[in-house]
Amino acid sequence: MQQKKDAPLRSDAQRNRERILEVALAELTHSADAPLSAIAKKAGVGQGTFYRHFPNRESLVLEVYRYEVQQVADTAAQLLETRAADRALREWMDRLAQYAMAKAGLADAMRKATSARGTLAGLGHGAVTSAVTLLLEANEQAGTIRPGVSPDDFMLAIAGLWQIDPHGDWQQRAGRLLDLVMDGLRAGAPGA
Amino acid sequence: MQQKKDAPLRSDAQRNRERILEVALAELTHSADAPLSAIAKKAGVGQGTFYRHFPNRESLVLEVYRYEVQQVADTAAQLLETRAADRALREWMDRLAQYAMAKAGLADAMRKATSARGTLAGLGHGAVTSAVTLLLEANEQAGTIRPGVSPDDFMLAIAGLWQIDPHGDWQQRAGRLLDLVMDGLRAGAPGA
DNA sequence: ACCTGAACACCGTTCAAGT
DNA sequence: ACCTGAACACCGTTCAAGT
Repeated sequence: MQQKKDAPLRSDAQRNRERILEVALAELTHSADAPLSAIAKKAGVGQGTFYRHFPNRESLVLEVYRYEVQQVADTAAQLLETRAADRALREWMDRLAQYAMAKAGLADAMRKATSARGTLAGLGHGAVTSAVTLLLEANEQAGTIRPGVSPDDFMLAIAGLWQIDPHGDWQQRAGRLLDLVMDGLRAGAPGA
Repeated sequence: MQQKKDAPLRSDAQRNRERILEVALAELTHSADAPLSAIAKKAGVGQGTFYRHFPNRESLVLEVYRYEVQQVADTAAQLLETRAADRALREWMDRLAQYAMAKAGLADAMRKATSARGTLAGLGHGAVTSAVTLLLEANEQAGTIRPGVSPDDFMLAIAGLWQIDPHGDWQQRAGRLLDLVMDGLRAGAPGA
C-alpha cells in the first residue's frame, strides 16, 4: 500500500526517517559505498523499515545530498546584497568549491548511486538552479558577463570542481578553473 | 604467484584476454553495471580465468576505456598539421565531445567502478594528456591562447562534457560549453 | 602456466508475522 | 500504519582440482 499523498508521517516513522538521514550523512561522507544494512543498523531500524522510507540507494543519497547543497545555494541572495554582482558570483563559486571539497565523499556516493550524469544535475531544478539564475541575472544586468548564459551553461562550465581531489592543493586547482570560467563569462560583456 | 614481469602471455591466455576485452566493451557500453560473471560467460571463460586477467572491476573498465580514448587522442597531431592552432584545438574538442557521447555508457561504468574523480583523470598521464599538451603548446606559441594553461586546467574546464546527456540536443549544450571554454582560454592571449 | 566451476561471503530486497 | 528480522537472490571473489 502506498503512503497517502501528503499525509503526515506517524511520529515514530518521522523519527526513524530523520535518524536514517542523520546516520546516512555521516556514513556516506566517510565511505561512498557504505552498506545500506550498516546504515539501517546504526540508525536502529530494521531492514524493512529502511526500505519503506528509501526504496533504493539512489533515493537515500539524493535526499541527503539535496539537503546539504541547499545550504550553499541559500547564501547567494545574501552575497548579492552586500557585494557587486561579479564579486558576488565569484565568491559564491568559491564557497561552492569549498563545499564540494568538504562533501567529496558524499558526491562520490551520488555519482555511484545515481544514474544521473553529474552531481548537481541529479538534483534537477531546485535550490541550486534558483541561486545560479539569481546570480547570472544580476551580472547580466550589471553588464559584467555576456548576455544569454543559462544556468545550465554555468553548471556545465564548473563541472570540473567535482573532479578535483579534496586532498593536496585543491585551492590552486579550483582557483585556476574558476578564473578561467570567469574569463569565459566576461568575454563579450557589454561593460568591457 | 605473480606473472613474471613482461613475460609474454601464453597464446591461449592472450586470446582469452582479448575476448574478455571485446565482450566487455560491448556489454559495458550497453549497460554500465553489467555483471562481470555475464561478461566472463559471454567471453567463454571461467570465473577464475576472468579474475586472473582482471582482479577487479576497476582494472577491466580502465583498460577498455583507455583503449577507446586513445583513438581520439591520436588525432590531435594530425589536426595540428592541417589547420591553424586554434582551429585544431577547437575541432579536437568537438571530436572529444562526439566521442564522449558515443561512449557515454562506458564513461558511466568508469565513474561507478573507479574511485577516480572524473573519467579522464582516471586514465592518469597517458595519451590524452600528451595530446592536450601538444595542442596547448601550439596555441601558446601561436599566441592564440593565454600562456600558462596546463593540461590539467584544460581537462577540468571541459569536464562538463561528460555530464551531458547523449540523447536530446547534446550538440547545442556541448557547443555552448566549448565556446565558453575557448573564450576563457583566449582571454589574455598576446595576439588579441 | 593457465583453466574450470563449485563454494563462499556480502549486500540489497522481500515478506510473513508482529505491535 | 508502521515495524522487525529471517529468508532469498544476486554478484564478486576464492580455491581445490584439472590440463
